[in-house]
Amino acid sequence: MPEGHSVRRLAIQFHDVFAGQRLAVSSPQGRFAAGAALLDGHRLLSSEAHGKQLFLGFEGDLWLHVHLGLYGAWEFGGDETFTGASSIGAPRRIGEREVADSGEDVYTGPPAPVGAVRVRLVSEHGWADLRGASRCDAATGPDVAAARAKLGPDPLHRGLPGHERDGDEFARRLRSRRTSVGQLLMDQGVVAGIGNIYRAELLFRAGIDPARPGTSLSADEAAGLWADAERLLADGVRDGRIITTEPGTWTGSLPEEHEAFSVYQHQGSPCPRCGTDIALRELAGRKLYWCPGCQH
DNA sequence: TTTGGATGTAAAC
DNA sequence: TTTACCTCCAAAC
Repeated sequence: MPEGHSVRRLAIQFHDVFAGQRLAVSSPQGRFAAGAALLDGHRLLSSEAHGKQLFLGFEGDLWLHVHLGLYGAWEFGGDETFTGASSIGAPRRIGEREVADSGEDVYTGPPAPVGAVRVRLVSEHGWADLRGASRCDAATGPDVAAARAKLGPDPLHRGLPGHERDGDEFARRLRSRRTSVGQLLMDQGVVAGIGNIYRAELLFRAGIDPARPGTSLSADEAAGLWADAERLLADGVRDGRIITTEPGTWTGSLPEEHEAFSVYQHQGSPCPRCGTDIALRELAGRKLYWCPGCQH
């Protein structure tokens, strides 16, 4: 379930709590035993997110490549040094739904593994457990480069050196295909990091019908989608959740689940812009939400 | 207590 | 286009 914003938060978290440290790497569940043995005892040097893929770089050009899939999640714990190092609020779990760290216990080392822990990373001050990932591989530098070459530009790379033309590249990939724009926004080779929620909300905000072929989009429409994706995903990194509605439309200081979106899971409710009932249909095996009244 | 669906993707038909 | 992956949780029995 995590879209690009969650994976970016994970990359930040790994950098904050583990960068530069030697890690014990194990696979309590056993399914990653061989890969864990390759990485065990190496120092973590880098932590990168590209779309929904997480790449943890260890000494010796060794990498841990993780994709959370639908329900994967990382859980973290440690002493005050560890939780205090986190710049994103010391979350206990980052994945399908974030859980805050209660932080009430005195740290006495990593707990006995509970459930199917695919990977456990342990430093002097804390630990991280991975469960339910759809991908978890030990990789070399060339493996990582090959995986990243399959991905389109990531709206969260805004402002990084070498990414000045990412918006143009997105527009080129989007506008060159006759596939529907609803499908293209979910294609990680067109744009990396967008999932079902951002897809629905971006097209609604742009007033674009998801059924339109990519080739029918104007340069301005493509540029607008890219700029809005940059903004919405950056907001998601900051907030730790996807929110695409405005503060004035919420009942409280933070939106309830249903208040955070305009169309996602709003089927049958009136469109906030034109009053037409929000529609729902399946597209390529995923649920597509849109307003037939004002998305053209 | 069981079922089904989920912010995802690849492989099999 | 459908199935499998393999986890959590809410809704239905």
